[in-house]
Amino acid sequence: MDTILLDVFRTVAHLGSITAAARRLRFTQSAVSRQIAALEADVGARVFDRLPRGVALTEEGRALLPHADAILDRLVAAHRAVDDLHTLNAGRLRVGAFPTAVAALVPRALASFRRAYPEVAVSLVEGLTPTLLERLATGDADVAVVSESPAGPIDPDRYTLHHILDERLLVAVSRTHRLARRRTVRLSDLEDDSFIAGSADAEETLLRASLPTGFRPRIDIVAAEWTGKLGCVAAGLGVALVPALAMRGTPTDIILLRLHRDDEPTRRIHLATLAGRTPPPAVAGFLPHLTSSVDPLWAR
Amino acid sequence: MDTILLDVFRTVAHLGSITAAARRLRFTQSAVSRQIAALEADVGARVFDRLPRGVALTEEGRALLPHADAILDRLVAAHRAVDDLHTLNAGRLRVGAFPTAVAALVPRALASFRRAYPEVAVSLVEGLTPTLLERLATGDADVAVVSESPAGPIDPDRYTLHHILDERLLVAVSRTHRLARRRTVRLSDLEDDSFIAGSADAEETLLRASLPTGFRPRIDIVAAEWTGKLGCVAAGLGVALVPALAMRGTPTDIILLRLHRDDEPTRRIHLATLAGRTPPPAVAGFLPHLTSSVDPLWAR
DNA sequence: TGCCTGCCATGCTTGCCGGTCATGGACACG
DNA sequence: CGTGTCCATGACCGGCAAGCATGGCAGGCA
Repeated sequence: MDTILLDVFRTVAHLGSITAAARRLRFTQSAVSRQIAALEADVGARVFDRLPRGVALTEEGRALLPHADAILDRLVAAHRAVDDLHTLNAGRLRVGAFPTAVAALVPRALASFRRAYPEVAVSLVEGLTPTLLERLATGDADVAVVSESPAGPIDPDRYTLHHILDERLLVAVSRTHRLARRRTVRLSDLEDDSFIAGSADAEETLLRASLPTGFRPRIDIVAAEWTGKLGCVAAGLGVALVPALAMRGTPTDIILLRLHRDDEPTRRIHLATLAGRTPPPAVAGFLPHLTSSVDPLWAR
Repeated sequence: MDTILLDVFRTVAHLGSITAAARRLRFTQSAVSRQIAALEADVGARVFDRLPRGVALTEEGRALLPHADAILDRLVAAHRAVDDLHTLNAGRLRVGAFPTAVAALVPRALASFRRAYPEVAVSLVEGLTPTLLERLATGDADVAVVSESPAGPIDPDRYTLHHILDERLLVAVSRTHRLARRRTVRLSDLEDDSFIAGSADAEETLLRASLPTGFRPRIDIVAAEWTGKLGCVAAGLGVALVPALAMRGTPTDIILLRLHRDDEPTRRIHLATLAGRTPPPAVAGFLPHLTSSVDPLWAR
């Protein structure tokens, strides 16, 4: 049945007149008369008594009316639910992000997004890129902030990628380091330096992607946490490689050097969604907040 | 919007395939494809992602689905509400009846009706015929059991009447009364008898309708209640006029005499409903119970 | 009482909507 | 690399649902 019938029915019941309802609804009287007849055929009962002046609900009509109201109300609620999703007055945004992106980039973007669309429920899980992509595929996340290096490409047929930035790799040195005045350095300049590593092969991971020349850093100190790592650097115990995204603002007790263009490993940061699926509307709203949260220090 | 669209939407969402839904719904695939397209145009958003194998709900589709379910459920509930009214599995029956009808006729009919249709809520108010007709007109009652005498005709243009019975007027006499063996008497036989009256002019009311010859009973005793009235008769203090409907079964201590045809006032008992209005379905179900509750003693 | 008016139903016509049929394109599968 | 499956779409058509006009009915009023 067409819901227009219910609307006509409701209007006629309210006005007590087919002619008046027709005027109100911009129909001809005959159209409304037939629509009521169609409704009556549908429910199998007369819903109005035809009086010399207008019409009056029968018992069946009285029974039907609240249902008609409920259905029509629910119909506009359905429309509004979809519209709210579009205007970001409702809905949710489940973000996945790799660890260093959670340090500053994504939290800032989420905070900015939430200020703009407070009705959207945001959530965030941290994970490594393959895990995040898996979450996308299973529908457990709406978007993922992922990193892509030549060693770990992302299948573009399965995921659509919005490029956010190309992340720099920075070298942290103490303020008294011999290269502290340089703006950029080459890895070869650091051959003799001692590296503070996050773990045995963490630095290897940071570098392996990009360097054709197998640069192997000399590692004397291993510090798992960033704070410890940078503490060692500040004390002059050595230098450290730092993914740019890990840096929130500019630290005062160390110097961050940019690597020469040719030495920089390329980590491309993307916002990924499932290919072939239209992402939730919140995703489109999130993207600009993510790009505008990018600190120039981080990007190539 | 046509609710068929919602049903198609729900089926496609459930089966995850337009083709499968088309088979299930006995449509062609192209029809369902267009219906989904029409729905999407209506809500202003894609509700399905088209995958290489089948379709999958978008976020908008997920938001829409519970509304579609609710609307369709409510639609069948609406149908059932009307059907229940017709099958007397629901609804109500508000009966009005004049006092003596409430003595036996209407209660029996209501009890019988309620056994047949226990889901219908019955109610009963007692009142005089004009009041009852007024209740009908204001919609405060569905049917009225009314009495009509030549002195108080009922406008057939305003009320439709179903004839139930023509009520007899009985004469109650003591078992030792000189006429106790007669089957029928004439009013003239009672000219010398003392009448036990319900009130000063109550007997007048009982008779005035029918008698061209102004028979005026001799009234010595006034007893307001039936029990007292008949008690007086049983004690041989006089005779009394009794509307037949007031008698439940045959009393043992008095004799009820029928009046001669020509002397009997005509009180026609009808079931009345508002003319021009289709009565609630329960009314039609009530009528046979009313007629079958008529005791042969009551009727001419 | 008879005319007029307001209300609803209905025969007739027409345009459009919503089906089917047939085809095409995309993609997974063997 | 063909083949089958799935969805979209162009062409077509039948029926439905509008509008228009008319008719019947009843109430109000002169």
